[in-house]
Amino acid sequence: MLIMKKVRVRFAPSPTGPLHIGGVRTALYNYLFAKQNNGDFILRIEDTDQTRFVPGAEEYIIEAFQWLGIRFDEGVGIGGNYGPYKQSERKPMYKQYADYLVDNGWAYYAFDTPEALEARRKEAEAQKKTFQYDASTRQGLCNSLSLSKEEVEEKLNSGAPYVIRFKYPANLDITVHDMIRGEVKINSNLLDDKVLYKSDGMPTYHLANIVDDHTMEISHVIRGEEWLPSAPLHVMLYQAFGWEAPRFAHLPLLLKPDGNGKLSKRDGDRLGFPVFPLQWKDPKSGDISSGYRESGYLPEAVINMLALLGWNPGTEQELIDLPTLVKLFSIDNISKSGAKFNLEKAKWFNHQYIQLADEERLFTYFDGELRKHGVSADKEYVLHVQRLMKERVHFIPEFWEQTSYFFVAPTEYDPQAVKKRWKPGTAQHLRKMMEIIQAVQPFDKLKAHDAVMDYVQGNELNMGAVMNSFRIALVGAAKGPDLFEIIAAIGVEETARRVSRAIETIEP
RNA sequence: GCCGCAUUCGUCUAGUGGUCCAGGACAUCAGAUUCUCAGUCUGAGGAUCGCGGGUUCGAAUCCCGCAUGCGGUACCA
Repeated sequence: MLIMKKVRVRFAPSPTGPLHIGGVRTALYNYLFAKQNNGDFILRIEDTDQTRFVPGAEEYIIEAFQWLGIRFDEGVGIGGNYGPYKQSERKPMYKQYADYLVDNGWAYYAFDTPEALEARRKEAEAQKKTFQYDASTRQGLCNSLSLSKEEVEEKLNSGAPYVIRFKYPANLDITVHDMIRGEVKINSNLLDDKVLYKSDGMPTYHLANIVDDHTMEISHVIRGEEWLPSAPLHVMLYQAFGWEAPRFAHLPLLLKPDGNGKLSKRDGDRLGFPVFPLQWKDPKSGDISSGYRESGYLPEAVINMLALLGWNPGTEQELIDLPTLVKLFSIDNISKSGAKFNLEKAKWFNHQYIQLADEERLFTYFDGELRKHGVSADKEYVLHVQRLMKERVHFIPEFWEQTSYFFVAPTEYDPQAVKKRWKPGTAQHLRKMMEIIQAVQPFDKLKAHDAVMDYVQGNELNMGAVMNSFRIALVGAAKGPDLFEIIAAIGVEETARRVSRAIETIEP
């Protein structure tokens, strides 16, 4: 009988800044895989590089997933039986594992100074070669393999700084089994003896990662493709420890929309779309990078869009909510090549989800936008405008941008529209139309419409010209829903005021 | 440079040897709705499947080579 290990996956970001959407997608895939298999989804913070720590980054990560509705079962901020979940807090436990590797011939102490190594690299570069710390060069460097036992003892006892490096066996073919890419093979002679343990007493990513994944009983490692080149090291490490390795899946990268290359921090503001889930203010420079939340995206739209960037359900369905994604997700359907982020498609997704959202939720967003602009209005009225206008809204801020004239009179009139639609005689027609509309008692949008039509036809006027100039008076531009809907909403009195004001402003 | 991964409409993708002179979505264009804009609906154009060799009766699908792109090559993750 096959006994399946419980599925446990982790998302393990480094708190070096805001979480980028590529990272969000990686987390999402981990989450979907975990939930589909009734597994655990863990948040681990990989902060072994103390020099790159950025204050606020950890809090940012937690808040981002809260906004997205992706919940962790265990980890930083939640707790669990495998803690602590922050590598800096696990510092004391790594040394013994590094020592184990040294004691068993899988690793060695190296005393080379950064300057000495830099010199070797430069030297090799001058000869158009690449310096590699490996089986062919170890003996010529300063380490416990080249030095005598006594010399090593003495250095260690005198407190000389040292690192611990992995000792690759020479000429060994290492195979990584990847769930997305199949078998990836590489020969150990091409690999560098990676530092596992730094001179500051912290493990590097490689050691900490393997130790933590093992002790946290991680069953599957789903991470970005940038880790594929170091996967052979990880495979070797599991072997060295005699541990069963988790299954690996290396995800394709998210590419920038123009040209090629990995999507980076700067692309967002350069190309006009967010690269981060939440807005981020750099604590040092004070620079602000935009976020999906602040730009008016709905979290479920972001999730849907991200899920489909590199994966598909195998059917033609595109609108898929989180619970359904959990059901449909499969690693087999993850693509192998990088995907370019597409702003237009993201916009389309957001529009779809705004149409799908229920009235109360949209009201919360709408009301929030109104407040931002110093407007407070009766809820029933706001809901009325919402029903009238929501299908035109792609992003939350448009709840104000597209509807402001329902709440405040226009103060400016789009010059292009005026030029095209405001002719000599327009003012006269508008006054006449206003009289006709006011004569409809009580006001009724259909009756008003018919009355205006009669006037227009009776005087052989151009419907388009008359209606559009009227629209300019009410809206300030050539846009918006049915004119009589607008009149019904803002009221006949306000309509009259706006008509007078337009005439005064445009024809002083 | 070296190593690894990838390569189907502008973009995201379907496709696992014949039903594919390649299907869907976004975008584009046209028509319809209309006082305007948006939305919606209908339709159209758009990929000789990176290139070159094989294997096979038959290849987008399998194999080899090349090209291009990306990733890695740190006491960063």
